[in-house]
Amino acid sequence: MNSQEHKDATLTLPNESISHDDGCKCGCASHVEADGLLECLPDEELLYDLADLFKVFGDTTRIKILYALMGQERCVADIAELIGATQSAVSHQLRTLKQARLVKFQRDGKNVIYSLSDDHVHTMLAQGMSHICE
Amino acid sequence: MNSQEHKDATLTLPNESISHDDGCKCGCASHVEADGLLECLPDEELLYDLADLFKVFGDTTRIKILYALMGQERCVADIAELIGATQSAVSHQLRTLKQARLVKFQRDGKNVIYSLSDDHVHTMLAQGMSHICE
DNA sequence: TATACTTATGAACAGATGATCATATGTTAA
DNA sequence: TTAACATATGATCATCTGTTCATAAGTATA
Repeated sequence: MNSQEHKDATLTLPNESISHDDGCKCGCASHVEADGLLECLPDEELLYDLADLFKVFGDTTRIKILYALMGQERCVADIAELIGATQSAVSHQLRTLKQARLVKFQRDGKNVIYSLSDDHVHTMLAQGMSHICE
Repeated sequence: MNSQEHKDATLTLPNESISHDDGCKCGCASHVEADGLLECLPDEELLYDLADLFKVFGDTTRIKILYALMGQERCVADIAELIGATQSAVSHQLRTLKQARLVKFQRDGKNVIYSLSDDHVHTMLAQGMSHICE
């Protein structure tokens, strides 16, 4: 999930790697418009951030936590019991979810109460579900 | 991404692991409604499928491929050149995208032309972007 | 058929990931 | 302050993932 390393990525930017003015190796018809769309590709860093966001959703434990928090804020121990995971595992994953700004939290005495940070979570999960179930 | 192993997962179902009729260890107020929401949690296998779908979006190479195919079908070589990846890497990732039913393809002579399979891709990526950019 | 070209695939390897265990940090009450 | 409880975190480890390299498979043309 190393979002921090984005700037260190050595991946070549599409913009820099393309130079087929002298004719593309590929004979397919779509080639001609390549340069046109090229302008529309989001830049490298944004794509990394996007991938990182999806990575966060790409784990069952985290998905379960998000579902557990739908319409209901909960403390760590409750989440753990509800989804059948250890307190440690849940805490580790909550950290990831926090960093992705998908959950927020507030202290309540000894407990820390987590909740979904906004409606994006609902929408994202729903969109994913609809793809699976179609 | 081993979608195939879903059935082998040894994770306990939430339904089986919860049994706090005798009082929850946690003192937080949210606990009381736990059993209520429990009924609403999608079942284990569906959650695995959902996580797997998001995993597919959780890689920069695959995201780039999807963007490259937006509004424009392309052959493998073109995609590779456009996003600055090797033919092999692209082909491997296209396989993953195919399995997730995010892209479709058709042969055109020596070439294989790939395109997005439906509008879910647009919507998912847009939703992700909007979370990042908010 | 032989050759060139495009794509797909298997093996191997390095790096990333998630769970666990032990323990630290933070909070409340005695 | 001490004890008990709730959560966070660091280290370790097994597993998963994505790329690369070599090469197979499929297609068109000479």
